[in-house]
Amino acid sequence: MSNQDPPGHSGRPGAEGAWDATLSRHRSRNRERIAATAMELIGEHGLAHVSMSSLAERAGVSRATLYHYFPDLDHVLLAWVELQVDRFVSRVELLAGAEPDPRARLTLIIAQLTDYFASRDHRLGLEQLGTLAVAPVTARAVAERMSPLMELVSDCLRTGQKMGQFRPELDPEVHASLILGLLGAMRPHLVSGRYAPGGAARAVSSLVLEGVTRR
Amino acid sequence: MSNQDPPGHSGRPGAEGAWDATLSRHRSRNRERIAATAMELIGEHGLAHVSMSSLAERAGVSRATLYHYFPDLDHVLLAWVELQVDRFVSRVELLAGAEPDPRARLTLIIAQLTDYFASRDHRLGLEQLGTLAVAPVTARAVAERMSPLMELVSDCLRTGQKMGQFRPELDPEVHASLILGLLGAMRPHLVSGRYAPGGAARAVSSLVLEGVTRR
DNA sequence: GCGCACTATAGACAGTCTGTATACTTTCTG
DNA sequence: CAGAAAGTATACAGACTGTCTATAGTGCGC
Repeated sequence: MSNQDPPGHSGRPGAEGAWDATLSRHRSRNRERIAATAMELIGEHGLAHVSMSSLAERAGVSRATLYHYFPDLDHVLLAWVELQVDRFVSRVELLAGAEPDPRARLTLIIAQLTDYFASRDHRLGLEQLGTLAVAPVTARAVAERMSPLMELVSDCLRTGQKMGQFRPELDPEVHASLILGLLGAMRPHLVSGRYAPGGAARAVSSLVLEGVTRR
Repeated sequence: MSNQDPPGHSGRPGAEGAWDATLSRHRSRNRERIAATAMELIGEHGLAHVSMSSLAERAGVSRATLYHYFPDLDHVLLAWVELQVDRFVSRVELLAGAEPDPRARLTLIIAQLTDYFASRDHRLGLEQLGTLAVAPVTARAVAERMSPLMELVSDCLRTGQKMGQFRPELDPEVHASLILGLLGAMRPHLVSGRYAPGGAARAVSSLVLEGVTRR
């Protein structure tokens, strides 16, 4: 899937055409920087109060340039989600790729996600974007970009089921989103410092593992 | 706590002064109708694409009148959350008030929340408002309005701990928000029809109860 | 029955934001 | 160096915001 949108702005978030030209390193770095700036702003003022204009100003780029990079604000979010998910998934795959035991794998994924949430205190959690803030088209597109992360978890659950460790009756997809929801709910407590990342990871892991384990 | 804002618009979401005049039945019904309309619109287009103007139009009210009721869109959401939480909490208290057993109480609350989410398919889940969509002040105010719901759950957990049924080491407040987060994550699956409310409630209950029960 | 306070509305205002377009300058690349 | 791509300035119509003033409708006590 294309990581970028053509400057011509192919259209709605869900279905951008592949842009076969290779983007310069500079351009893609700029895209990333702008997206990160957008998330900073959103964290400060809330999505509803962030404009393309203020983003252009904060990112130190002209408004015209901004529209060169993204057709609208929704696409900025989309790019950000895609970036974060890609990065996160490849990191976890690096760490947990060799781990055959589903329980250990799941624990590791949860620990990594907790770390992720805890380290980006003032930034935003991935999970908070698939919501009612943006247009439904965008929400669907966000969900789609999230799917590699979902699959990371649901695959793990499926393997556990096949190996007889996890309950056969649970739906791996549904449970995967429950686990991510759980982590999202934990985020405020991580950010506030009420829970240390380690403690949070343990709490979520134990909740999840006990709910998932075959008795 | 005041359910309304004075027409003079006292200021920021967090701290509106008490407005001691009694509001006419008509006025408070109108407020409610407008808030519900706002949520409809947000569900259709996403918060970022809903304006006071479009809300006025859809609600069949002039823009000036809208500004008479609410100082801005954030306050509309706030009013809606307060209404829903009040309604939900009093309903659960009616149903579960007499139930002394924490496990049964928790199960009932979860079932009620699942029903709530399932019945309002195209509307919005309560949980999706405490996010990055609105200004941080508003987000805090929303969290505050959510607290009766939170307390419903955390009280239940505390009682269970005192009675020795639930693990003493878990933090009731944190766990309460985890449970609500879990329910929020279940909502899309309820809406999509993938899970029947009963099944969802059972899935969440079992996940929660097993994670919570003292071994 | 009358006036008064409250409520609703209309219309206007300056200011901001959007998305688009055109045309100019800078920077990269072959 | 020439041509392409990226970035910029500027302008535009249309929409939205929040505020204001003035006007019309409503319910209530006296």
